[in-house]
Amino acid sequence: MIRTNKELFSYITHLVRSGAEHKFTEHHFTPSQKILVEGKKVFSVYIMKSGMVKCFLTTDTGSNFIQEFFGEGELFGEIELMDDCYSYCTIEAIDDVVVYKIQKGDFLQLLDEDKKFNRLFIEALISKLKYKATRHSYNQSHTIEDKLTRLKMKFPALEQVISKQDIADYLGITLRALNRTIRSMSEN
Amino acid sequence: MIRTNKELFSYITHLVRSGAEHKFTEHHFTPSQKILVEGKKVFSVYIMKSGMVKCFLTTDTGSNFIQEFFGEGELFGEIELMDDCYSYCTIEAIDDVVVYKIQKGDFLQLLDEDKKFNRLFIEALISKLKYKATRHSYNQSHTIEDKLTRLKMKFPALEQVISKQDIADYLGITLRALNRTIRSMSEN
DNA sequence: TACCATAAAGGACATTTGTCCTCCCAAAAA
DNA sequence: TTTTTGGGAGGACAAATGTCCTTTATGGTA
Repeated sequence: MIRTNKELFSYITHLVRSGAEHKFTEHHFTPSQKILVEGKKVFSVYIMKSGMVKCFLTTDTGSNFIQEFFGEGELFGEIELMDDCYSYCTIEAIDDVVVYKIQKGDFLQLLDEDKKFNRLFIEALISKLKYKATRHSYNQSHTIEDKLTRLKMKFPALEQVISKQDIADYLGITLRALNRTIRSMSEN
Repeated sequence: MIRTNKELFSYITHLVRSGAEHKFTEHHFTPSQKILVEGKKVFSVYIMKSGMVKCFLTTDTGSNFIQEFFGEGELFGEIELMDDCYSYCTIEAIDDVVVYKIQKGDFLQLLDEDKKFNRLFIEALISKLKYKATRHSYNQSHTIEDKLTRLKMKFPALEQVISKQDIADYLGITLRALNRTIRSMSEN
């Protein structure tokens, strides 16, 4: 559930360290600070250096739906790269977060000039696509109990790190339903 | 709900017609024929020339979940391009279908050598990502009635073209629930 | 013709999930 | 100290959805 991208992370780190690439700037955020806000203009692409953020979007019914949690190496702002430049989601720091930031123009140039970077970017997109596809189908064909069990397997420290409300928002259910399920699971 | 990609379609058509590009071959399929099968090896990328296919995956609970319907210019097989080469979904023709097919190796080469193609491909991926993100969040925060209304707005001929079972599989609900909702909507 | 799939439709009932409201507790603020 | 705030937990009821089963119609086929 916490998405990372080691290969991209190594390559960006390499680019930054080699000094050949001054286009990346580093930025720090503290818990619950917003890095991108739904509906606001986006002019850059971001890559996670450290920490964890949640990527969510507020639906017209007022509830939040968490798309993904991002960790080391994961990138965001890329969807807003091509067409309009309004963010379709909000990115909020969960703990202390450091990100690399690169202007859209520079990003596109890098994409054109650096074949390896281009390939890594495409792989990142494909990885996200695959993840989203399986997640959506799993979510809509399994019970809350199944989803919770799966989540705990993939990420045992779940409840220590992420609030109950966030877990519920990630699973697309209400907090009440989450509590009910946790209780009934512990009774067996 | 029926995904297309005009820009990619024009460009592929252009590549094929110009004769410079012989890597694309054309293939025909009839209704309910399978073009890709979940779990089987995939060695090519496909681009829709005409007709409509459904892209679905069978969950471990036995139900089908329809990811998307593809029309003109949409591509598939790209997720299997990078990592393993086992198809994670099944692609099945709904009506008469014609696709362009290109070997993985040729596709990757084209991606490297043709900047315009590269950019169109990236845009196609981003467009799919955006679509999946909003669809999933919408699906999990709205009633069946809302989802149906939205679907009919986007695609009025819905029920004439796609079977009830497919519509239900697309919405991630049972056929019974779909019928119930249709009836209750027509009563008002 | 008779038979057999398959899609569509819906009744009856069980289960799941959401809504609304209350309570508890601990940490921070007044 | 008292008050406020936010996370956690759960009772009671309503609404949404799934499960199971039956019926009807239709097109293909033995």
